[in-house]
Parts: sequence; structure tokens; C-alpha cells
Amino acid sequence: MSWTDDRVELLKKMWGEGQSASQIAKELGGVTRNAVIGKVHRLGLSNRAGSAGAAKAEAKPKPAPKAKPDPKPQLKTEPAIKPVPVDASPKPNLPARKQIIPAGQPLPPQPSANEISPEALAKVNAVEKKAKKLTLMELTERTCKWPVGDPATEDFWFCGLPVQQGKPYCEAHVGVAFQPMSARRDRRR
DNA sequence: CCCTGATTCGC
DNA sequence: GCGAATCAGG
Repeated sequence: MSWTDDRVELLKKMWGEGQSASQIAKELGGVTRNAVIGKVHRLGLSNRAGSAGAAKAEAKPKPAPKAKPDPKPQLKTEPAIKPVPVDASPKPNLPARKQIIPAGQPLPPQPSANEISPEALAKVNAVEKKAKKLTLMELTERTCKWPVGDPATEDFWFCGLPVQQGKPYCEAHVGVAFQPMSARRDRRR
């Protein structure tokens, strides 16, 4: 695949919209996110500030042209100035947070803790509405493994949302799974 | 571990 | 010019 005119344009458009390089690569097809990033740089729109008229040539911290492939030549000269983030760009990815629907129904028996912040609970209940409702076999290493419902019932599934890095659960469920171990009014030790 | 962009450098 | 490999950070 080559960078045809229209492909470049799509790239520009999506990059301007704040899409990630990998998303753009997926959309374009036939290229990797590295290719996209490389192109972005070559086009000179690495900084997503392209819109406003802005600041022009930035002094690139490119101190020494090194021709030697040293094992670890990645020296970093401290940039004297940092570009002012004129960030007025829209963030399309923000979760449209609407009203939190308070729990109206009896919660299924949650593992362990019974003293969970109402915040977290509400969050979980909200999340469960958009859960992917996976079955046991559909779970993967990076799907939330939080069980919902009664295993003895038909109404049982796993959350299935993207997990929080590392953890076995999505963000919301991590919130209730791991209690900060505060709220313990009695901290004797 | 998953992701992000940034940079380098052989092609 | 291109982009994989690598780097650096979240």
C-alpha cells in the first residue's frame, strides 16, 4: 500500500480528530501504526496543533548527529522550552457520562467486601448495563472476568469489558474488587 | 501486559 | 519517502 492522496487525507483527518495512530492504521488498512506515525512525522504534523496558526518552527532538540550505532546512545538533552499546549482540541473519546442510575435491584452476592463505596457500586451497576455479557468460554486474557448474576440461573454472565492493565477486571470492577483498605475505621497495628 | 507517540536508520 | 525496530512513557 502506498500513501495515495486520499489515504493521506484520511490520515490527516483522523489524526486531526485525535484518533490514535493504531486506529488510523486499522482504518486505512495495509499499514501499521508505525507507518502512520512515520508518515505523520514526515508530513510535519506530529504535534496535533496543526489547526490553529501556530507556532512555527520549533527548535528540535537534535543536538548531535550521531553516526555511530552505539548500544545505548539515547542521550537526552533537556529541552529548554516546552511547547505550550494550546489544547483546545475536542476529545471525542470522552465517555458521555450521564446520570448514574442508582441501584434499584438487589445486588448479586459480591465477592468479599461488603463495605464498598457507593460510588464504586453505582459505577459497577452502570457498567453492567453495557457489559459484553460473555460466557465462560468467551473470556480471554483481557476481558473482565467479573461474574454477574447467579451462576445457578440463566441470568449469568461475565462482564467482558476490556480489563485494566494487568488486573483481571475492568476498571469499574477493579474498583470494587480491590478495596483500598481504608474505610477501616479501626486501624490497629 | 496493554497501549500511546517519537525516533532512528537501513532500505 | 518508507516503516520496522526501538525507545520512552502511561
